[in-house]
Amino acid sequence: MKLSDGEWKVMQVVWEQQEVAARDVFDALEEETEWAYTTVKTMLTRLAEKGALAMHKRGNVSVFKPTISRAEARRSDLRGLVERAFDGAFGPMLQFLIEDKSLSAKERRKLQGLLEELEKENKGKRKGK
Amino acid sequence: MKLSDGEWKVMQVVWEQQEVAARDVFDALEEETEWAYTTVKTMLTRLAEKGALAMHKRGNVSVFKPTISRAEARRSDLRGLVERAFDGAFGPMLQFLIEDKSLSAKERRKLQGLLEELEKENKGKRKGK
DNA sequence: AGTGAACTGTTACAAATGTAGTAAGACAGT
DNA sequence: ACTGTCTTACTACATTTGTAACAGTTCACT
Repeated sequence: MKLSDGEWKVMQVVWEQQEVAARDVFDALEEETEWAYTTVKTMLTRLAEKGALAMHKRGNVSVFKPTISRAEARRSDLRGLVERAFDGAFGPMLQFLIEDKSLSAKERRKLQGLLEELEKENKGKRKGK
Repeated sequence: MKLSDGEWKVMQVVWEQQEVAARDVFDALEEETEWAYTTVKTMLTRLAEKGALAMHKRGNVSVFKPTISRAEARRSDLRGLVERAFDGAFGPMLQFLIEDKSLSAKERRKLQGLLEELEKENKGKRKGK
């Protein structure tokens, strides 16, 4: 599933609230964007057509729920990036991230911490098995 | 600079060869895509209009050179992803990368190695200073 | 029951993207 | 000089995305 920039904004709201009407999204994005109410409506309809949202009626109001998770969407966006920009492999991307110093020292430390944790977990699992 | 999927393909070739005519790109992408020669031509022209390529004539042949580096393009694509999908911060993205197990064990080890190296480098620098 | 606000479905239109055809000019081999 | 091949500039058309207006319908309140 490929989401455009605008669609991402809408989806972020939907994932927060899990169940939204156009009005909810409009309200949530009022600060961030200048969209007209009908623009939000259009986005929602398109996302439903695309299959990213499920729509049903509550009275005469359309209610939308996500059919894909944020994690899935993130995964596929990430995969897209890796494919178009990094020869399809995560390795080069990670390398780039690090070498390019896109990361602050803090982020690096955090990353390292996470990796270590994961490492431990895995050892645990292997033993238990 | 925002590049579309197709534009990325073209740019990858240009970065490889540093200096290309439409024919070169067409040849290089023949395996990967089904594009007509004129499609390649169009992409190149558009990329030049966009400012991602510089064009000049050698005889009656148009020759193109990159005006942005692959690293720059990667950075901005990465930044785009982080902004739309991860609240604008690298941290959450890294967290996701790891927790979500988008990475294989091998990739994780590699990442860890890279981080350690970087760590060492930095210590060295600090001492030297 | 009447009315204004909110909501819906439909339609619109421009820019970006994917994909390519065509006509005309340049050039290399005969 | 002629002809086939290559290249270019220009044009074309569908789809996706950004952005929204409009007209009809419904609902809540008086």
